[in-house]
Amino acid sequence: MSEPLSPQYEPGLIEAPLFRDWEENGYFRADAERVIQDGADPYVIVIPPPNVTAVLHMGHGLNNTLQDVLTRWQRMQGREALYLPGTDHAGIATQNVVERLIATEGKTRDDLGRDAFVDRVWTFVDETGSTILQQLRAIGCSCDWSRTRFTLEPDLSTAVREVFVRLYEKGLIYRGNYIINWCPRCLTALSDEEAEPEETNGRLYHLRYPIVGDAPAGLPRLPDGRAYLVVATTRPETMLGDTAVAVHPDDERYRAIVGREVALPLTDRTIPIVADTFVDPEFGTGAVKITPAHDPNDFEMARRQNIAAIDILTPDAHLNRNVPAVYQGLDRFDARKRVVKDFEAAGLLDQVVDHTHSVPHCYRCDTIVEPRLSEQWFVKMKPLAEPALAASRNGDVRFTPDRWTKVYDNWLENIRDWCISRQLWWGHRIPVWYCGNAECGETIVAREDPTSCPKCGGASLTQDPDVLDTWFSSWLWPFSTLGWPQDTRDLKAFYPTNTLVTAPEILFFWVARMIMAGFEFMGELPFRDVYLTGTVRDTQGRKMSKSLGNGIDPLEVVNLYGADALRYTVVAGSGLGTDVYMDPANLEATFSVGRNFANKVWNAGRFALMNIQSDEVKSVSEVQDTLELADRWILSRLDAATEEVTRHLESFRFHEAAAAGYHFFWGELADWYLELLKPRLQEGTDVASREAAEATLVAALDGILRLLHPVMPFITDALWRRLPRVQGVDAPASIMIASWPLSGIRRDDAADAQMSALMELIGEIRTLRAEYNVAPGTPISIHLRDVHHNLGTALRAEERALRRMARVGGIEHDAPVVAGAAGAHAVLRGGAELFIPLADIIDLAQERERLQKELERLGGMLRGTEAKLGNEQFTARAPEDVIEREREKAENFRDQRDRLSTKLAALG
RNA sequence: GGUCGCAUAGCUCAGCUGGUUAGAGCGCACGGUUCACAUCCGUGAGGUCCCAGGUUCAAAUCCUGGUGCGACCACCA
Repeated sequence: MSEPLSPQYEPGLIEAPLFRDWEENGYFRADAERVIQDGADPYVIVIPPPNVTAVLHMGHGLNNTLQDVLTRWQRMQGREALYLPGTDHAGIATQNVVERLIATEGKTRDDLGRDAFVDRVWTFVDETGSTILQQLRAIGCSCDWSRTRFTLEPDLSTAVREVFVRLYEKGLIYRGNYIINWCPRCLTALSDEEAEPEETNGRLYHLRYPIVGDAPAGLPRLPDGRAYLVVATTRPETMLGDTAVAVHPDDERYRAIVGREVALPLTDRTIPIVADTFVDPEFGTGAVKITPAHDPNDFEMARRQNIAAIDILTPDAHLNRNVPAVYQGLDRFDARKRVVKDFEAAGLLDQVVDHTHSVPHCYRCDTIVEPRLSEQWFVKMKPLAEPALAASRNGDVRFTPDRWTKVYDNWLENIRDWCISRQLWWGHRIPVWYCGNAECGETIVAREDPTSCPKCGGASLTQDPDVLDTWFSSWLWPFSTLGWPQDTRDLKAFYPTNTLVTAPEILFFWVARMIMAGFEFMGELPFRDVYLTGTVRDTQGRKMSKSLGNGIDPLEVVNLYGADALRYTVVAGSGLGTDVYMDPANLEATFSVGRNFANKVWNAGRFALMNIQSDEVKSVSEVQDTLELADRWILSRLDAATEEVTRHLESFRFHEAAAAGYHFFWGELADWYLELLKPRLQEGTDVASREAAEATLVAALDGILRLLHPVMPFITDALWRRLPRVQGVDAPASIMIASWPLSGIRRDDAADAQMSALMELIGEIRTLRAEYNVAPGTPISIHLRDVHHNLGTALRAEERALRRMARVGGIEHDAPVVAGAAGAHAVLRGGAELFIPLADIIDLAQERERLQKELERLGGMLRGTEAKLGNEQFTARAPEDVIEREREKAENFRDQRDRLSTKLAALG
């Protein structure tokens, strides 16, 4: 026997050694050759790579627990399971972190220069980059750590470069001047997805633009007699870049002045008044200032109308001749104040009203993003989107929950080109060079760094200074991590992967783009199933975040209650894609579900180990003939639990799978079977009964520990390893590599029915005792009448247990119940009556009424079913199994009716 | 404006194919500690399954409409 187990579960003592053992024995490693040569069935999950600088938060905790549950389950199903870990270099995020770091030394990135800065980031990443992966180990993730990847490592950079060149050669990457989202703090372009709209309270400034020359009557006039138009803007400073004013072509108010010009205040420019259907005559004054360089709609309109664009927001603004000297070099918000002040001074400020609107913010630093015209690199997305869209439409890729399918489709249907250049230093440098020879001006896009211009032979080449969007490496993750573009064994064995588990926030950023990349570069979907988790929120429903300070540190939870408690709690708390609520202020209450369950598992296991004397038990099949009712029942329930857990895992109903295991373990195994067993485990018990009990107990524990292992890997293995050996069975060293149980083998409906009857009897006795305030220790006697077969069998089989569990002294069968006798009385489900001679409170009439109602309802159901079966059309058309089910229903209803009638009759 | 989702116990949620008495955890009330576990055991209270119609022998479940809440996308001069 093993050393004594502590009465309270202490996860800290078992987790680290177990994890080390798993790792040292290579259980995490996946073998490509087993797939390729031996035909093993692969199961692959690639981790959504966390930012390399990240520390674990509950979102990761949820996400990676679910991935590990799937991986462990599939591994036990005998598949060659690969859970591939890694991190993302996270361009903006990481660069920001390091910039803040050097700021504490009073330096900027420009002080260091590009190379030194990038070196500095590498140092930082090397020092801290594996933190999050270490933390994933602490929550038990069974990743193949030997395959850990990083998006900026050489192999993955090769993949990125290959992809860039291929897309460029195919004409899907282009460089162009478009309005992009510019973060003035990060000083870089952002993709549309990286600019997050937020409701913001702002102001709408109404500005007067004087019309040049004579104006028709009816327009308002300035004191000097000039007519003017009023335009509204939330960003008055952009008026310096106005190149037109637009009105709706059908707007009567302005029809006469279309084609005329206005004098742009504060400048010496005049700009035309144009007509465009984009303008909403209902909004504001119906006249819109057009600033093509700083507004996407204006940009589009300017292209239609052939209007010039003036960029007033370049870092070189002070050189911009279009901006009057007083406004040059100002911050945009200072410029705004100045412009408004000057309008007011000139009598051109019409009014200012409060205005709530949503304004895009940088997803990394939350600064208000400025739309800005600039030259960037783009990927043409439409051709890439088509196969990705087809895949969801024909069901090749499946989203769970299903509602995300439409969200995904919708985005792909309206896809816009992807701005992939970033004005950062940390990332994959764009593999483009420009020939310095003014005569030549060649653009070179190459897999290998060029040394001279292939066109003119000139050696003066300059590489594009920008780097690529982080997601330009992550969209290749499912195959770049397996060695692409090399033709590797891993790629052959493990692509495509199977399941992707991630947060819905990155459906567009990442999931959709991975699917596109999979088709484009591998000719095949990267995965079939996408499971989108919910969001972890606090009790007020707020998303957990560092800035709100409402996060929960998973490692703290692991230290307090153990990884299994954490895992069980998040799994049980997350319905299909629903948000998970946790209270950061009360970890004890939040994680009590998992902690208490882990403790229960521990103690039930401990009980079993203490009570089984030998270190070897017989197999269940060997004691088949001496199994008692309770044994057959618990094995039947285990079989049912196995079926349930498996079925729920197959449909990503993690919470249901967890609940099924929990219910079996606590509600059936611990609450009933172990209690029923206690008399049989004592000294002096019949040897055959004891052997049957021990065999069954070990089998039941073995089964449920396997079912729980994917969710609670540590405690299940710790106990499983200590279980007595079963004669003639060779068990593997760890439950991790043990097989997943099969169901449909030990279902025993008779045992289920008999045990239910006994459980009901015990429940009724307890209820009556509680109702009549009989102290739990006081033995009682019971009278039973009309004991049906199931209960009779159960009583004969488990009478010792009944006496023990319900503190029953005498049992009188078929004792006459004297009318009006003092006592507690209950009618059991099967029609038997229970009488405890205690008091005289019983309402026969009420009970009769209830049963009568029940009988009527049942009659209705039975008539309906019989009518269906009697309907010729139904029986002619319905499939055989449907008809069979109807027949079973009818049968069942008739049985119930008969039983109810008997009950009613028994009440007199 | 477009698309989608949700509404069940005090709280957070299950409830899959319409069918026994609508469940769980937490919380609450009452009682219980020699003999695995007080991180425990037993019992109980607490539900117009958002509202109104419809289909059906039968609706929390399916359909229509309404109300309330939320998410995403677009727009927001």
